[in-house]
Amino acid sequence: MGRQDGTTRQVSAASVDSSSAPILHVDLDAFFASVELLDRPELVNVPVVVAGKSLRSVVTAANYPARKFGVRSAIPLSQAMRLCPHAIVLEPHFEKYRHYSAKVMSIFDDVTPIVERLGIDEAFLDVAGARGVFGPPAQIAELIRTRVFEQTGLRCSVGAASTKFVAKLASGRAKPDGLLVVPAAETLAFLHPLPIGALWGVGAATEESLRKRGLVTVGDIASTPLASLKRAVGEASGQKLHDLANGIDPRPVTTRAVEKSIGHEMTFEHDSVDGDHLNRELLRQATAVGERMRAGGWVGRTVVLKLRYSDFTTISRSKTIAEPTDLGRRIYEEVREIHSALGEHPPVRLIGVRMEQLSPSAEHQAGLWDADEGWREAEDTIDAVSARFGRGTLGPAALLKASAPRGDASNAHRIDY
DNA sequence: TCTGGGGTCCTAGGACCC
DNA sequence: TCTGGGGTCCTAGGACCC
Repeated sequence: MGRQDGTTRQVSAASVDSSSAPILHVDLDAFFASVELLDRPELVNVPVVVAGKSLRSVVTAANYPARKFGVRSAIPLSQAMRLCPHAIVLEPHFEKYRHYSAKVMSIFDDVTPIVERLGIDEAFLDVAGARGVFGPPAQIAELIRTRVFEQTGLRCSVGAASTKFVAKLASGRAKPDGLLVVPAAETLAFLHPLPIGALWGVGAATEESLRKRGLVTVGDIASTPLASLKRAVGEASGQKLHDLANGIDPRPVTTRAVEKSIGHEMTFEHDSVDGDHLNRELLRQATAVGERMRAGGWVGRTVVLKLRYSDFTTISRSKTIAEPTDLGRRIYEEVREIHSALGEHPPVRLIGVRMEQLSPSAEHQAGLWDADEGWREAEDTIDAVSARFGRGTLGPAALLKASAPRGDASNAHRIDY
């Protein structure tokens, strides 16, 4: 049907036997932009770009009219405006996106318990066990697409295949607003003509290195000996690429991946060499990280400082501490020490704090806290502080006030300061 | 008006242990 | 005494994804 561009993309649920394609990949179309347009229907046919206010921001999302001008996610806003000077720029509203995301994900949960979220606007569904109730996978896919639109006003695309990887490629091919079924027997015929960049894990760098070896299509990779592939891209990636190119992807749809790290980072409007300024930003981020860790019930052992200098070179310095912590104060002390050990350095464009080697905290095991509070508290801190004092301008006392936890006296030990 | 912010995974070298 | 080899942890950097 291809409601947005008039081409035929949708595969009729009746015309293809989808019984061998029980893994669905559902992807919301131009998600952030589409959510914004729910409130601005008059802009639906106008190029719209979602991006932050900063001069240094990049495109977070672009609707299809904007994409016709070559505007894509992740390109600098300045470049987007050169490509499409009359585009309307809207600021992102992440709270709203999370709200719609939750709504959509709950539609998935009604269909099958085996749902694997991928970021905010995508998910894999294993519907093998659902066919008794809802019919074959293609019919389930159409049911989902209908429900998502009726309950949210958003369009999504679905790929159905026998593996996660192929399902994801298929949803990409089905966009916008379509369904593509790739029965198991057609997997290789579907895969092999695709460019190598389509493979999961092949980005610009790997693509270039493989192209130099004369490899252009997925089929080329499939027929390359495993050993020479490994020599080209490394042991693990070589094996993975070879498998994917041959349609092999045994990864099951899993309901929940455990977090491995929690961090925040920020790019300054103007590069900074001011030590106090950098320290205040480190304190703000360390505090937010600590809040998220406590709310999620984690303690962490490795503190990472990330810096990007004005020439865009990026370094990281880490330290593993003996006693795992979830306290912003403690994280701040460590990251400050790491920073001062660096000595003099070029002006800083980006600064970030991350905690790694997470393990469940004792309090978490006692079952004290609500995991969903984490993001809200961290964002409250950043929003409140930024609103009152301006980004990166607060001192420790102001931060203490802004980040004091809500709640009762039993939470008193959570206060960092 | 060059390049966000949230992450994961892999590699490679050195320390250290057996 | 010119020199092994496996395993694990730590650190730094980079590719990649949404």
